Amino acid sequence: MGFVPKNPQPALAPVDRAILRLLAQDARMPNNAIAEAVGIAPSTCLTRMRALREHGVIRGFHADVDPAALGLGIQAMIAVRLHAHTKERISSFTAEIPRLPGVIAAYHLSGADDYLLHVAVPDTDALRDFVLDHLTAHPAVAHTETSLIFGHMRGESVS
Amino acid sequence: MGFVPKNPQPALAPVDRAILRLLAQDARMPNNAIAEAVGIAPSTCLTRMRALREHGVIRGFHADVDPAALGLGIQAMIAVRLHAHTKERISSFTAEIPRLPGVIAAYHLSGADDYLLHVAVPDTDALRDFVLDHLTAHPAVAHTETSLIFGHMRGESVS
DNA sequence: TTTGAAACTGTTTAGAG
DNA sequence: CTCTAAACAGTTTCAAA
Repeated sequence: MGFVPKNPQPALAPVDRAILRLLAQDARMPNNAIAEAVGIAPSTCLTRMRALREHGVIRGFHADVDPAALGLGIQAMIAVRLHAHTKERISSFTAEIPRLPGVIAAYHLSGADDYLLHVAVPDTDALRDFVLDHLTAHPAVAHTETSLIFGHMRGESVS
Repeated sequence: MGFVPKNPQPALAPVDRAILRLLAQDARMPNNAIAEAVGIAPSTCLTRMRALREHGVIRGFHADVDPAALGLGIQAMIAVRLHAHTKERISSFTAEIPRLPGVIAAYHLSGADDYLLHVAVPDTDALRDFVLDHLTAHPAVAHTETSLIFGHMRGESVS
């Protein structure tokens, strides 16, 4: 086994990994607190954090807002299958996805389904309207399958 | 239509929605900058932010770290089907999920598949090992189906 | 609930090793 | 690449409205 080569990374210093772990846990942790926790000076910590941002290791800092508090009490995963792939149609579809109202994330997948859409909507009526108006009606879409999300949990490792 | 009632929320002030929108975009935005942007005093902004946290509207602040930079170059969605539901077995499975190495998120779904696991691993060998060691080997698991993630995009609306 | 003002804490730059 | 130290900026408390 092992047909695909390993993926060695340009090497990330242990200090940087520690900084990332802390920021992934609490993105509003003050720079000097991070510095103290990882054992470097605040100015050094700032330099490293900036480098991590500039090199794309840190993509951004986001508040995790409960969709239900915004009136979006229903979440769903929608598997989307596209018609035999015309690149233009597909790219028009993919370009529209992140702008659709209620889309939390979209995943481009291998396998039978082409896309997986994570959406949050106010109620089941809105879910039906979302699928009918934005997916079924789209010329690139061949088939969709919607599953309600009963609950979800963040992993303790990455992201 | 409309068999399921709408989901009216306890009402969230427009100021709070504005604060949430800014923090979802940039969780490290300074309190006084948020205050100015939404047109309130920094002290008021602080009070409201604290209330949003305490009421669970804001669940946390997280850095979005590129898994590839951590040597996790492969991401996948794994659909998991469990055996006819013994509550104890299921809860033992769900309790273990977030602790599994490489799990970014887990979704409990309606429909044919019970769970959807979003994972990040170093290579395809690690993916195979993850499925074999943690899923196939588990007594509660009846079936799994793995799809590679070619790419993903965050929505512009919530979360 | 809101605020301004003061006290406090954290950030950032500059310069040297 | 790291640090100390100083200047600067942001956070937080508090008393008043």
